[in-house]
Amino acid sequence: MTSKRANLRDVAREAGVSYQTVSRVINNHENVSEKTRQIVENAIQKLDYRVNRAAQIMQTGRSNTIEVILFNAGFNFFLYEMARTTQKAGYHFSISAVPEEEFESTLKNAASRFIDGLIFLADKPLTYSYTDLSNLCNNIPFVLVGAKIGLNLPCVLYDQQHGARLATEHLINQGHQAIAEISGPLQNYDGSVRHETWLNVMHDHGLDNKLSVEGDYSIEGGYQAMTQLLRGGAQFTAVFIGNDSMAIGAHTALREYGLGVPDDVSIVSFDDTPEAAHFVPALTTVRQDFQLLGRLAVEYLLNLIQNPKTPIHQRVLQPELIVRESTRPI
Amino acid sequence: MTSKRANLRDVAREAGVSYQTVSRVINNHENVSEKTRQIVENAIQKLDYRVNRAAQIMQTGRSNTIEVILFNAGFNFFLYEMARTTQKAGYHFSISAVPEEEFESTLKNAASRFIDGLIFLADKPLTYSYTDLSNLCNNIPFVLVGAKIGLNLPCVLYDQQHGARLATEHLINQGHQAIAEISGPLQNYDGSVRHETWLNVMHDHGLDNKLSVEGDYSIEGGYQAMTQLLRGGAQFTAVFIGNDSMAIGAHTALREYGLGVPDDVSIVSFDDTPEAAHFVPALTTVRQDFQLLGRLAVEYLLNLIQNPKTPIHQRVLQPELIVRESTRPI
DNA sequence: ATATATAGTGTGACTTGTCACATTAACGTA
DNA sequence: TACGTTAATGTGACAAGTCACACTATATAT
Repeated sequence: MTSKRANLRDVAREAGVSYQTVSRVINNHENVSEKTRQIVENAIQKLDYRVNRAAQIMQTGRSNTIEVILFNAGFNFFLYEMARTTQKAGYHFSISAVPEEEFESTLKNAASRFIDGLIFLADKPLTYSYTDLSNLCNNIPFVLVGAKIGLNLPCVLYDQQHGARLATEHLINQGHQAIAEISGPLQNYDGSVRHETWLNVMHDHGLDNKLSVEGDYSIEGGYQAMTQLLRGGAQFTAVFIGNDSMAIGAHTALREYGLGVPDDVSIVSFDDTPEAAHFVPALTTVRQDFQLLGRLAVEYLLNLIQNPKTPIHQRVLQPELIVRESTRPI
Repeated sequence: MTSKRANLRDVAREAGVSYQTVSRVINNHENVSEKTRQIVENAIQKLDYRVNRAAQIMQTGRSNTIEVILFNAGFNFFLYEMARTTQKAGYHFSISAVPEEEFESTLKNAASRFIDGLIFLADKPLTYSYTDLSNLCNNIPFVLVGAKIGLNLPCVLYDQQHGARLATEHLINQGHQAIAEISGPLQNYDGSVRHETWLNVMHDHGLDNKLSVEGDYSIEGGYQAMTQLLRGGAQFTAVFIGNDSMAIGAHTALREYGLGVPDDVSIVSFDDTPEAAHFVPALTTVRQDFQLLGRLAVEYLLNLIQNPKTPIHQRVLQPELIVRESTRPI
């Protein structure tokens, strides 16, 4: 039914030139006369020719594809921006949603899938060194999103320490002393840094209550964590919360205990998701622009691919504290 | 530095068999003696051999890849589940985030990229017939997510009419008569169906106020739309809102006008996002399980790929109304 | 003993581009 | 006129698999 697709040779025959010339036209090579180029392009049109990507990849060893490796659903908000940025640059975008145990084999196979670059949206701190990771993925360039500062790995991230300091000091400046914490998963890059920073800042101000519960960044997790704090009879006037989702869940728990925000308890969190400003009360939160982060990750990766001399570095963005209604002076 | 990758022939040489036998082992063919299979597998291990996907694709004409075509960022919550489902089935997952004007060319090129199946997360109603679409993408199977019921296209979707009816009748049953609407984009599948249904149900109950503003499914859009309604001096006791995000934005606008939900105005919306239950007031909303929808889309597509005789059908899911605190009897 | 089936294995052709190099044409200059 | 130079084009080899088919053994049936 569908007549066979035309290939390079068919186009060449149609145009009365050699297949190499057609190849040159396709790849916008110089050294093709304008006249010939026209003829070839007409033939391409006529035969509705399209390059066979598999053959192209096989020959060049490049597929112009970058791949994002995901471990869970938490990073969805990155993807659209990343995909779009990638495609604007003429690359293809693919996703590998892998459970942790398949991480290494996914990397090892990347080369045979002709992936030109990798982005890791890993929430857990990777324990690999740069050379280990490079070896694992056969020297395909990669960029981490949201890694720990100071690792010798190419990555883009927000300075979590700065953000956590802003948030904690904001509470302290408002006179709060009994400041509890609902942390993100302490396994996570972000979660642990925020937690450590909270501890340190508190300590620096002579506050060492260390009242902390570990959450999982979900709404439900925030609800559970806050419930646990309240059940334990903990006394606090403010809570430092790992992200907006948990703040929303925690708020529900507080309400159930008859406590108002910010009247009885101030809360500060992270992310500034679109809901944060419209929540009641509007959340005081540390803003991070994930769209931007995704775009920067892709751009950095493309640089690494196209110019291997690009230095390995960390692109660190500074988050800002958005003060709204969920915090107030004691 | 990096010694050349081993290929089929290298493995064959190492194992002392023909390359065809190695190919059989790779593809889990029957008719390979257990002994030979062992020998070959050892050789594969030893040489760290991995199939060259480009060569494989070129030869078979299949890449075991499905591609999701996105038009905007609104569908992010689908992606993880889709990617995971795809990969569990042994397929690769790629994303094309294309502006509308590139839609057709993306489809046309799908075949030369050896895409085995396509999923359209199109929000706008596609005006193509089944044969048109099939032709556009060279008979690659495809599945739409969220199309209009009644179209002769393969798709998975929630019955928006049912959902909109539930929501509208819920308000009416509670005694509301002056029910305004903040619709989704009327260009959209979902937006228009919900809007039409709202009109119809209202009409069926002898209520024909037709007080409606079109929104864009964003929080900000909901805020704007509600502000517009209130500025216009419209009188209503309830609002039928196109999705939860707009409901959240609309709520802010109501507050600014000193109106409480549900005391002064009841609102009902769609989606039941994770925030909905924790919002204050908790949102009455029409629940749709997008994870499930994504999974079903992939499964259906894989069926179409693997068994071309799979009949074209529409998989229609029924949403349910979750009654919470944002609505109450008048 | 011969024919037939079948499990296991091997061979040649083919897929469709691109690379490196070879060739030709066109032009200016010694 | 002969030569070098450059632009434009062509040729052969190659990338790494899979398909269809051919070939061996061995086992079973006649």
